[in-house]
Amino acid sequence: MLGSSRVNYSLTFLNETSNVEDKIESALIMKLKELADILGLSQTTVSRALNGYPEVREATRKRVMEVALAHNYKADTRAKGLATGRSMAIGHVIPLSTHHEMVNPVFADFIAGAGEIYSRDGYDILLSVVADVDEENAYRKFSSSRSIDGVIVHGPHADDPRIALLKSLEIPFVVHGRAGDNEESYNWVDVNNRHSFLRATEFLLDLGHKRIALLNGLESMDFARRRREGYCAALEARDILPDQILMVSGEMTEELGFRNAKQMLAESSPPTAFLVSSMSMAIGARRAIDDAGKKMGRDVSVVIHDDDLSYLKNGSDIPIFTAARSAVRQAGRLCAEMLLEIIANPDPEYRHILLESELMVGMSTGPAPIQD
Amino acid sequence: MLGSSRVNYSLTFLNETSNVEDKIESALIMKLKELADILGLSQTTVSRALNGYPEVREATRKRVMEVALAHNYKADTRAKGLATGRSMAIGHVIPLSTHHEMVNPVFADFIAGAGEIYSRDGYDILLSVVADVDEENAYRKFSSSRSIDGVIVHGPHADDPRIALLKSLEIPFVVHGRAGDNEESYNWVDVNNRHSFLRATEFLLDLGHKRIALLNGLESMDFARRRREGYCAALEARDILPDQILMVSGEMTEELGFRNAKQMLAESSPPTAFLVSSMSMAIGARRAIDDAGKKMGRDVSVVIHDDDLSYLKNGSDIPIFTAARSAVRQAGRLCAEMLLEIIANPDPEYRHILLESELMVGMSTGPAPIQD
DNA sequence: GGTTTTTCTCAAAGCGCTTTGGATAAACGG
DNA sequence: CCGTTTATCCAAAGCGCTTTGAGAAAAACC
Repeated sequence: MLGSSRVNYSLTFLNETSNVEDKIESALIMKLKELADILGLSQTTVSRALNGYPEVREATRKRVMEVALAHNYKADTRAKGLATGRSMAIGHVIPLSTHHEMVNPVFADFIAGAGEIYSRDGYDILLSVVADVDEENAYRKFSSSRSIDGVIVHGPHADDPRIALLKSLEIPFVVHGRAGDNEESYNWVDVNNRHSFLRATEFLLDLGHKRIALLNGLESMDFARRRREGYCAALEARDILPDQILMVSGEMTEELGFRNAKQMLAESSPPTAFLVSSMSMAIGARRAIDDAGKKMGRDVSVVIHDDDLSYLKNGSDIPIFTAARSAVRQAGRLCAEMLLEIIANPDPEYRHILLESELMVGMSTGPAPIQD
Repeated sequence: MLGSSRVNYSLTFLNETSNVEDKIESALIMKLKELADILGLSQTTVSRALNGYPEVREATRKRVMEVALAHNYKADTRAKGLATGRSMAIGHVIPLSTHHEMVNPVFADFIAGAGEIYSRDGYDILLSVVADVDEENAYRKFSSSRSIDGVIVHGPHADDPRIALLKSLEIPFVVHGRAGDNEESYNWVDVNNRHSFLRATEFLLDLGHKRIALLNGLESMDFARRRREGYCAALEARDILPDQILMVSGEMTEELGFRNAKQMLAESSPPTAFLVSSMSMAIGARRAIDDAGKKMGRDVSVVIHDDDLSYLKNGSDIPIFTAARSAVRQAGRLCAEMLLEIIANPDPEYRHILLESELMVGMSTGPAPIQD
């Protein structure tokens, strides 16, 4: 049957009353009224049956459910949202930088984790891709167009203005990460980046390394700042003065990992170990180590932060890189759970989850080579 | 001012009529009626002014626009969607495999590209993350709940049932890739994978390589099947019989790239070149080559398909890997453009875009080593 | 049997927008 | 100066759903 004739068919039905079931069968999308007509019930009853209200007999509800399923009925989200005030969607904004071409690789896994939870509760994700300069506008639009029930804030930096904005807009939100110091006044899920890097640095120090380089993410990002703090704190605790030459921050790409590592290895007193903020950056660093004719794990040690991305797994058995691991997918799940919980049950208390990373010793680390 | 007092303020306004402007100022979300009241116009006129209808004087329109902006007015998407029948959102479904943990890494870049186009036209992305087994249901739900105006189909495999389904649901859709043979009967944007891999294989053959291995994606995927076809065709054109031992297909992870390359290199007659379907897989292959004590570009050549992912760039100047490049982000843009075009201007003709990859010679290829 | 409860069902009023069909005021022509 | 057009603006209906306030039917009570 052709699409167009099918549509006509459904229109025909609306003007007639006989032979209802047969005609309905072929309608492309069914409305509540049509379903009610088929069932010989009122719209109210059908709606109540479907939404689990107690005022309807179990037998009736069962029948309604079955017929609805058979006809593939589903309420129009817009109408439902309009009537209930909920839109059953969570907003995520991905800013596209105007300066560089980077798309956050962590995003896919995070969304996968969050999505698991959302779909369990019938929520969808409303994704808005905007130039970073008008990211705030995206939230304003979410708010004033009432298209979402809550949002997740990605990649916060120090004193991120989005937080104040979302508060003023009174949108439920959870931050993936933290934004500077005022961390009591909003909901967040974060990795203990400071502690994670402190411990990783100590691990390298314990292996005898003295010249430890830090290949970090952009320090405008809160997580990167915290990682550096942990790194510096560990060094200072052993009376080692952090060396600016061994600290670099930037986009966490393979390319930059390569370039920066290469440059450092060419110094007169090169590092014997690298602490690297991401897997892709570490792959670049490894390439630089190879290029310098050195062997990772023997001449140069590498410890990374591993987000446990599904397509860049850090080995299956023994980790390729010694790593502080914290699965971003799990963070996605936790953020989603927290947000849905807040939406379902708003109360004045702020929720926080601080995740500890897991140190996994792999093949990329070894004792510091003997100095000559 | 506290949030709660602000809400009260806005409620107060609704019951009074005096001093309208002052009070409106503090309402959290403004409705059309309120905006009309402020302006001293009817809702109709305001709506027309905002939506660019000609029946309103330019001066009036300008005034309406300004006041709307000042008060950050935006139409409720749900109400607007209900009234217009459009929902200004495009559906994307990401299936989460129940068998393995893989999240498609290409997805982030694709979305970024598509998002650029969407946001230009005021569209959002409605993302549904579902277990792959009920992916079809997700489309059904999109359709019957009328929450999207069109969808993009990701990662098609041979005779993908989603295509027939979407046709029957009469949802405008564009496929990123193709699904088997019936390619005239739907809209798609695809890379010429067959030709791309044929050419890449020829390139290696021209360098004197005879034992060329193929590390491919899952052959249930259409793109992987086409790549193998191109590879085999090139070999057969030079009277080389494709060797099953040198062909492997699977998830395109670093880990599998490593494992499969390692195994092949341990064969009695190992390959002198690899053709690899993705960057992450190639990174694994490279690791295997290093582990085998060989040098990429000298002992073993590698050619990859490069999606030009923003966080795994294939070098900036000279490519790390010799590659057939086709930016997935650009594919995202093209898919989005095509889809919006179809939605805006539905006609019976199907649209197709076949992209040719660009062969970029990098440092990973060289003449075949002399046999002994 | 009549009255009260309990159970089930319904009609109608919104939710916030667009859009149709008219009304009003301004401009025009004779 | 009056009828006619044209430029503006408006009231009200409708989009498909939820939900309130009530009514009918069935069951329970005295």
